[in-house]
Amino acid sequence: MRIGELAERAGVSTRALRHYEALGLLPAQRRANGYRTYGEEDLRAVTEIRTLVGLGLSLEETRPFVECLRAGRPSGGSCADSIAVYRRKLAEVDASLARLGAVRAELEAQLHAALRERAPEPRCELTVEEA
Amino acid sequence: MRIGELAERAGVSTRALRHYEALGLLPAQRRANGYRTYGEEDLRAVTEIRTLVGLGLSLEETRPFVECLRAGRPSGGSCADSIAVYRRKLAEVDASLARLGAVRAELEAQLHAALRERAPEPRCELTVEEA
DNA sequence: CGTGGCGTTGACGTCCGCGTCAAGGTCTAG
DNA sequence: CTAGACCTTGACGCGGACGTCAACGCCACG
Repeated sequence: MRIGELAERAGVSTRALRHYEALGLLPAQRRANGYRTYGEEDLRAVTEIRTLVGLGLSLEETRPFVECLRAGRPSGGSCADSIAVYRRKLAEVDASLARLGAVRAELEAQLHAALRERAPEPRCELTVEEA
Repeated sequence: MRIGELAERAGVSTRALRHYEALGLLPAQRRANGYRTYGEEDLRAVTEIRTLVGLGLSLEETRPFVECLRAGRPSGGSCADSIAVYRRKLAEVDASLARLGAVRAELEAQLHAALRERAPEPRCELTVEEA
């Protein structure tokens, strides 16, 4: 299939596919006229990339997965390098969650402080908004 | 005080201060020789900016806060616009937390699936890593 | 034959918060 | 007088994942 069909079936732009090729993530066969040609395995590679990017991985981080697929493995996550990326990303997500939780608490505290400052002496407790 | 002193006291670069001025966040007085001059209130403004940016606000989003300060309010968060930004940001953070929680679960599920795939028939339960 | 729909490469634009020169002006101490 | 520590504006760079031209080639259909 040509690039337009792959793009449509994968739900990405042709520009994105060329970008992946430029990064070496998605090498393409060429016809005599210079057109790129793709197979079903390329569709699966692109699907894998989009799934992982959706989970917050960078394109570089998806490399072990697509290489794992090209090595003939049924799943892109079943190679050692991929698993290492999973672990690393999980740790990063945990760190982000912790930081974001602290930020949330601080934002809420600041918001409540600001609300108290604007209504120094509430006439009635029921008028104080809780968040 | 001149820009170098403000930068050092606020813990930011002079380049950052000029950037804030270019955005209209930190207008500066000028001496006859063209040098920028700042007062203590500018230090407070920069401190406010850095605090808010540390909570994940963009520079644009800090604008209501610094304007609130310049309006003479003791706290940058005590104006209606600032409070609106607080609320909006809090909602964004909640959304991020929810998304990140789902991503975390998915990452962990994928990791476990990959581990099972690599060790289809564990000889002993103790050899299965839990995370 | 020509038109329209595909494809190609190359290169600049976007967003953000500055970093990092470059090329100069200003002020102070020795 | 001069070194050097400060200041000025202007402009390009970065990272990431492409978007968006521009200018061209290829091919099937009528």
